Parts: sequence; structure tokens; C-alpha cells
Amino acid sequence: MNSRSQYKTKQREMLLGYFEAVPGVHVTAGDVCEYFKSQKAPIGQSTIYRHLESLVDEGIIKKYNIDGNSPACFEYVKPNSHKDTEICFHCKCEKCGKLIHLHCDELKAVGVHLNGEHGFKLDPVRTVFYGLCENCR
Amino acid sequence: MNSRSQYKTKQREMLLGYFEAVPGVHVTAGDVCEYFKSQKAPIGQSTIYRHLESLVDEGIIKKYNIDGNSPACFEYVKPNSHKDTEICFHCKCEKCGKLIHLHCDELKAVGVHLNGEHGFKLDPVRTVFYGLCENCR
DNA sequence: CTAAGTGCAAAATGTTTGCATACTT
DNA sequence: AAGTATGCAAACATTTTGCACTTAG
Repeated sequence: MNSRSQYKTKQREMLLGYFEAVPGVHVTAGDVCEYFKSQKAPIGQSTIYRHLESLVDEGIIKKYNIDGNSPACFEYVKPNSHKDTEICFHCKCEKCGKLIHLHCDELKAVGVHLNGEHGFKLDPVRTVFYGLCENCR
Repeated sequence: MNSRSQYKTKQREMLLGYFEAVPGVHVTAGDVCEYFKSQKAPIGQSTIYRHLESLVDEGIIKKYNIDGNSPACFEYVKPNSHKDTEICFHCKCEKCGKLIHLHCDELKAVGVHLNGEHGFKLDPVRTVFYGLCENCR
């Protein structure tokens, strides 16, 4: 379940380029497949799924499960100007889809609590808080 | 999308009885199937899915879409409980896939904090904490 | 040369649907 | 009798996996 690419391949570069070109847009695995097919440079769907997983692990894109029956969505995460060492939490608005980045010590405490009290080691890169943003609620 | 049972059938009564017997417990459609199979009173899976949808529409059970890849969870909603404030949080192990249900006051504080400090209204039903469970880390 | 990546087709999952039969009212 | 409900099997949609082949380092 934890994977990272090690080689720089044509397919990986194409996928990276694709995501970087559309920051803030969320696409499904199927969308990505379609796109490259339409560009006459198709990428095998298994390759796409495998890279999506890697890119999520690497924190380059984020994965959203909007609802259980629709396909998962992926979105490029701009490498932010803040210090990379800072743990960053993400909140996703269920209504407008906005992605909010938070650098917050109190939230870090959640990880500590889950670890200490529940024996669960939180992965902040993967975890997304769903809810409603300021404007939408 | 909106359906309600009109007839009082054996299968419906069995399903109702099943859910009423385990308040606060999360079960999947598969769990329900299994259960009745093990009771030597199997119910067709389409019947189960159809009734689950009805029961959700009727507000008798609640549906959780924890994450796009795992099956949906259903939980009985006690009729007269004004105090269904029993918020449940979910942790998902990235390695073994185990889903952990937590009823924890400290985690509730996260919602309060996000609301107060960041103007974000957390939806605990949708939010999943990803990480590693006790056994896997 | 070797480990990693690719892509096809097939499998696995979870859920929905078509339809003939059985049951409720 | 008329309209629902049931349950099987098949259809679906998304994602994962097995495996032979290719490629990056």
C-alpha cells in the first residue's frame, strides 16, 4: 500500500505534466485515461492507477472520495511556499470543493492523541477533513 | 432514488429486527447477507440492497460512505433518541485496510477547534483518518 | 544486467438491474 | 386480481492483479 516511483519514465512525466497543468481541478482516473487516449498517447489504465497511488503517497496529488459510488477524484497539490518540514493538514469543502491547507499545532495534537490513546499512527498527508468552508455553510 | 416499502414482508421484518438488535454497530450489506445465510434464513442480496435503500430513505438506518473502496456501512438509528450526538470517527489503516470506529471526546474537540479557529464545519461522517493501525506499524 | 515500470486481459469488489415467480393486500 | 416484493443471474463500474515484455539506471 505504500509505493513511490523510482524511475523517471515517459508515463510518469506525462502524468506529472498533466496534473501540474490543471492545478485546483479534480479529475478521476477515468478522466486521465481519456485524456491521454485523446492525445493519441494512451497510458495503460493499470499504469495510471499505479502512478496515482504513488503520487498520492508522495504528496504530489490528493485523493478524494466524494461519495462511495462515484470514482475517486485526484487533484494536484501545489508545492507550497511554506517550509516543507511543516506538517500540513487539508480540509476539503464538500460543497464548493475548495481545498484548504492548514498549518496548525492543535491539529498536530490529534496525531499525538491518536497515537497515544488509540495506537493509531496518523498519516497527515493522506488524511483529509471533510466539511463545509466558511462561505458555504 | 426514493423508495419506501409498502408491504410488510418476512424479509423486511427480519432486516428490521436485525438492525434493532445491534444499535450503534456498523454493518455492511455483505455482513447482513452473511448473517442471514448463517442463520439458515438467507435473503437475496438484491432484496437486502433494496431494503437498505428503503430503510435509509425512511430514516430508520443511516448510511456511511467511509471511503470509495470499502463497502458502505449501515447503522440503526434509534427512533426516540434526541441525543444521537454519539459522533463516530473512523480510522483506516493504509496497510491492512482495517477500519476502526472511535467514539472519542477528544476527537470531537477537533471539530470544535476547526469550527472556532478556522471557520470550517467538520463532517465527521465523511472524514477518515488515514494511517497505520496498532498491528501494522 | 537487474530492478522497476508497462500494459493487456482477467479478476476482484460492491452494487444495480432484468425478469419470471411468489407474496400482500 | 393487481400491484409489490423476491431472488437468481447477469450487468455494471471502478479498481486491482498476474504475467510477459520493455526500459531506466
